[in-house]
Amino acid sequence: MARPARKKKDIERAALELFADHGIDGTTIRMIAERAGVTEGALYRHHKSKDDLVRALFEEYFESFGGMLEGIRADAAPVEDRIGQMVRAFLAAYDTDPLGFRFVMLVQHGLLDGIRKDALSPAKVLTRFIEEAIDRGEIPKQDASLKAQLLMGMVMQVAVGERYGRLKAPVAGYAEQVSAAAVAALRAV
Amino acid sequence: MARPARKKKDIERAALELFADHGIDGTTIRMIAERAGVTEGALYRHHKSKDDLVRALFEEYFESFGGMLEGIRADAAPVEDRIGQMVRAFLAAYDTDPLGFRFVMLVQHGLLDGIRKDALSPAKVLTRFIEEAIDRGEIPKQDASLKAQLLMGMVMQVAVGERYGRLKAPVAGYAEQVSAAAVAALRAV
Amino acid sequence: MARPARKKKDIERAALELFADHGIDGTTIRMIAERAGVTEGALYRHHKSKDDLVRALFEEYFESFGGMLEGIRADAAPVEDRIGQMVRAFLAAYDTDPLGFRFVMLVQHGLLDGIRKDALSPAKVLTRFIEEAIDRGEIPKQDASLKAQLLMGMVMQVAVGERYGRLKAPVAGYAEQVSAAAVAALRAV
Amino acid sequence: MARPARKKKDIERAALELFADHGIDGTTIRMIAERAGVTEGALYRHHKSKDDLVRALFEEYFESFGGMLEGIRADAAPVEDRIGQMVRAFLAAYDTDPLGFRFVMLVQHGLLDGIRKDALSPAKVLTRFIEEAIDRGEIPKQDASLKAQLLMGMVMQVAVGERYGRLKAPVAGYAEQVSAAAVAALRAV
DNA sequence: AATGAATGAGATTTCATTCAT
DNA sequence: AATGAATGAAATCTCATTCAT
Repeated sequence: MARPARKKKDIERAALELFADHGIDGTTIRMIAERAGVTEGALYRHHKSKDDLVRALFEEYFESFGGMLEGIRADAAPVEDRIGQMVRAFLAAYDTDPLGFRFVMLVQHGLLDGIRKDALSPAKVLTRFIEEAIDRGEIPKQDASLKAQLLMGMVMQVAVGERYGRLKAPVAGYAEQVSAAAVAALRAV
Repeated sequence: MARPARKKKDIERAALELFADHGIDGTTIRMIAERAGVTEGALYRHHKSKDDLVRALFEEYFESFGGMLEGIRADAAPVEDRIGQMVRAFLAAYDTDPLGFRFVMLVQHGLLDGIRKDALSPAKVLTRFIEEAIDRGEIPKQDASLKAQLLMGMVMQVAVGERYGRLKAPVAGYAEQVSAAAVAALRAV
Repeated sequence: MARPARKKKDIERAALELFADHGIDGTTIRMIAERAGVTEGALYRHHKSKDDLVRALFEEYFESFGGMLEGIRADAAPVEDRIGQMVRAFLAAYDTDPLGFRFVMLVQHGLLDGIRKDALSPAKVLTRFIEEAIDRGEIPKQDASLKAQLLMGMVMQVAVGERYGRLKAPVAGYAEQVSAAAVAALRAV
Repeated sequence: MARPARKKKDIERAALELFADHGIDGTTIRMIAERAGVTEGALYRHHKSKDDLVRALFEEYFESFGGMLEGIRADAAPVEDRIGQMVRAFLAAYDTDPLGFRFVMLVQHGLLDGIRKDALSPAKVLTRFIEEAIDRGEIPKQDASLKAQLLMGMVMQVAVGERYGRLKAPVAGYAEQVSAAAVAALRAV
């Protein structure tokens, strides 16, 4: 092996942070390179283009969120518990890596087109989770898609609220209240 | 003064649609001019710069949403009713002008800096609304900010769900269910 | 109309000259802009890309050569005369605009792929011309394609010879000798 | 010294092919390395720079063509025979290694600057050959340079014609006709 | 008011070459 | 000898803005 690719991770991390903060179009290759401590050309050894870099990052994080939820969905515990688990997992993910989280969440608006159809998307996992709970009679038999969106919306907005200074980090502190609200909301529909 | 700047509206409408679809950085002056049926130079007759155009649009739409909510907040009806009104108003606004709605909602991530501090933001109105309901003992005395975010999150995500084909327009059709879920959620926390 | 596109011709002329001298890959946008007395961006108002500029120039010149030959081919004069006319026309074209001529001739190696199938190529016109002369019994009935190539080769190489200092401009001075050689060659095959 | 730089040949062959197809500026080090099955760095073990590689290839092929012709020129046979020999030699060379042939022929446009002045160039050999034939009274006493160019042009264009699908390989099949045409042409001037 | 050519600054990308491994 | 990551310079292209018409 030649010089090991020590900077690849640095580049991707720098890109992630900048994308989360300034958006994709608002982030230049130069900004990424500077923050990663490399020259602009270095980026192109690892990714064919800026677009390619974005896609790679997105898929990596997107699927990791989906996978996290899928693990909980497949569990045997009662719905209430699993809703609580999901909420906690989401919020903990945000506390651990707010930039990664925000990158995926903010950036998805306008990127889902290029994503593989079979990707394990959070929305897909959540919808399936709700459907199964309905089948088992654990929550009222009503529009599963809507419920999935409501659940998603509540958790996501906590992250957004933190970002704009309306809620306080660590957001894991809101987990119990959000879980309770979510369970109540899903039962009420 | 026979032709009272009809082009100005065309330009702003074109800009709004493109911003909602491609983001601000992803929209070029040329794109706007093309869609509006004018040339690039014409745009500068009506707005000093691209930034200026963005700000104008944002304030107009942002305040109009805030104002709408404020009207409902100031009303005398019981909370449940007013929550229902707000939900209906939000969803109807989305059905009426999805692009305008999305422009404000999506674009706010990263634009609030330039906005006047006293702007009537939806989040601010919602928080005040919740605080008052708590004061009157209509909902449990608990973190008003969190509740405002939860309410916001539920409604917003319905719009996002429609946009990505997971829910069906017109979203006003979901108003009753969302209202019920919201009331339950706010009571549960 | 706004500012008239005074520089378009300058840009194309500059490009043509530079391409002929340095090849396409050897010519940069900056070189073209500099010689044309504009900034680099100006080029992109008139042509979508460097490739596009090349193609436009090529088609324009390529077809004009083809058209010139076609006019002679369609004439009623005896072959010898028309061969002479073609040779003179070719060589005069070189003397008039050596760069345009060389651009087409040198550059065609590797560009014909992108050219419209119905383009009036010199080779096509020449082949048809030879075929008709064979049909009329003016030259021996033998491979018309080969003859077209031989004719082409003799004339072209005169231009190449001038370019590398082995023949003297104006090359029109060689017209009679080349014509005589060409007639003899075509009769001999 | 078991492995005597087999890679060097691979690299040069790959370079030759790519240069012939895409031109020198159109060929990147990476392309060469890839086709040769080595990495970019390896190339610099064998050649100091891209320019160096080009020069090496060009001189090797250029001189070998020149040498081939020189052998025929120095022969004692009558002109007609030797013209026939040259034509056959040229065409056979093309059939044997079209890429090498094209590399030299196409690439020479714009590369002759760096070539040693005493190089045995095909054009030089041909001109001397014609001059001697004139001296001996074998062909009319007229511009030897022009005749050399005409001869060259006829043969070269056969190669070009094959390359663009207007003539059929192996081009050696055209040798007799081309020779006859060449002799006739040279006598006619 | 409007046009759209042209500018100028900066963005993305390419690529010959170097160098740590 | 060989690798391929990284550099640095330069190439292509983009785009908000200005300005002659």
